[in-house]
Amino acid sequence: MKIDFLAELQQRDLVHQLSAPEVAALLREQRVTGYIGFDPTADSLHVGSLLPLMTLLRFQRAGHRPIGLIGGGTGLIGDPSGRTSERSLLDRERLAHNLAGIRRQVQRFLDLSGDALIVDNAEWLGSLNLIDFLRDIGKHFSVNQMIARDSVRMRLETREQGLSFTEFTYMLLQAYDFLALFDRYGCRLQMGGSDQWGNILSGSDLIRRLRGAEAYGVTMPLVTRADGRKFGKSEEGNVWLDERRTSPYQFYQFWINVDDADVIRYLKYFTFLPVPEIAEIERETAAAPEKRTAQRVLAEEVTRLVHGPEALARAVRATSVLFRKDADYRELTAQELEEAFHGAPTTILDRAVLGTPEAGLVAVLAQVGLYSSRSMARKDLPSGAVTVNNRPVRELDRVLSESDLLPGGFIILRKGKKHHHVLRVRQD
RNA sequence: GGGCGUGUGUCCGAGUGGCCAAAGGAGACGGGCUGUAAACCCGUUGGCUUACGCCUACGGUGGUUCGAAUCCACCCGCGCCCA
Repeated sequence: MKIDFLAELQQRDLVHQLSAPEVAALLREQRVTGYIGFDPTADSLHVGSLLPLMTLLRFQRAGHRPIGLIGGGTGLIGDPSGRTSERSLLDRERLAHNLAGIRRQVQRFLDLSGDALIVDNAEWLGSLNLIDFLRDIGKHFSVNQMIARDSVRMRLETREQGLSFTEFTYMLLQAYDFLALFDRYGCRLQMGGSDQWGNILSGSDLIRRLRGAEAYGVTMPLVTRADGRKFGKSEEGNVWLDERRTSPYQFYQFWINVDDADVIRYLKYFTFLPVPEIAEIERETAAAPEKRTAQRVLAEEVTRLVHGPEALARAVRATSVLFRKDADYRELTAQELEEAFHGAPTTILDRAVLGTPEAGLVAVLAQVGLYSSRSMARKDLPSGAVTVNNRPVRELDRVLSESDLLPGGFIILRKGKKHHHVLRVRQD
């Protein structure tokens, strides 16, 4: 093997649990087929799924054979793991849409030129016969064990939330997936987040009982934040990999804003930078935290991986303009403005409304969504929270006019430190 | 199917006839300090309004009442127990 996969994971603190110590030797000595499943709960993955995805990439880079499994079958059921309440079922149309989106993304990351695969578990779950399934598979599961599972017990113990039979069954389906992949592709390793531990073990147990063979599991730690908040959320909500949901600029900003206490860990998790290099960055950042070297490297690496070098360049350029305190936007050319604000939320404005009550700043702020209502905007204005073209405006009766236009017909609104909105005046 | 319980603002959660746009907390947003950090401090947090004020809100519908988040009826969701 080119690289010792497991050692690599361990160096990066990416191993949470290991089903059996002999996996280490197996992965060193043989080329192994392994899989990670992705649930189609939305039409895009978000940064939370980035860790499993990266792990699958590392697995491939280490010379092994990866399988990306997308849950077209299990997606119809819903995984209760790590959830405090019953899922609402996805309808089939929604699911098909989500599946296509997830498949497209996983495809982009994996190198499918060799024998790597992306498969949909609807292939085997879709045609399953209930009676056969209960006889062949269900017989090997003890309900006593199933209800002892953390994910199940939690739901049974909390008074308000129950667990439907449908979700209860989920673990059998995932176990069956592992078996199906073992039979079809000789898959002997399943990886996943730590919440998948139980599901993974169920699968390897099933393979042992039915095929008398060993199959293994490795889980990754849950990505946490030092301040206890949930990883992967920004003020706008989830941070997605799809640029239509989260622009490359916002994506870049998400990583730039990572807490000092988390950033080194994330470099290990989310980049391919060698560990010694990360250690070097750690030293630099500790010596001069205000430079935020670690955050910059992290944001660059991840944005390049997910959105490509051009999108990264745009995000970096936009950042350098937007966060330069003294920037006088009037000095920028139309081209520079265009570049800087590509990807920032934009609203088209009619030239005719400039100077009229319709172009009152309070009204515009609410209309473009920077504030949820006029009242909110009005309450914030006196504190100097809003800038027009990077100049603070405190007057409630301020009206946008021709004189606010920058080259190219732009007006740049900002709320607070980091919320920008571009007004583009239609030239006609 | 029967019995009991429960449903409040973004979330958690108090309120059990008027003093309730609804305590408290979390979150979020803004300001200060800073490094587009953390911690901390201050402010805001249903909508419209410069404001007096008006409107919309406590699962849904309908009722009782001068007046209902609060009482009644039915319905819906959820939970527990029984079957």
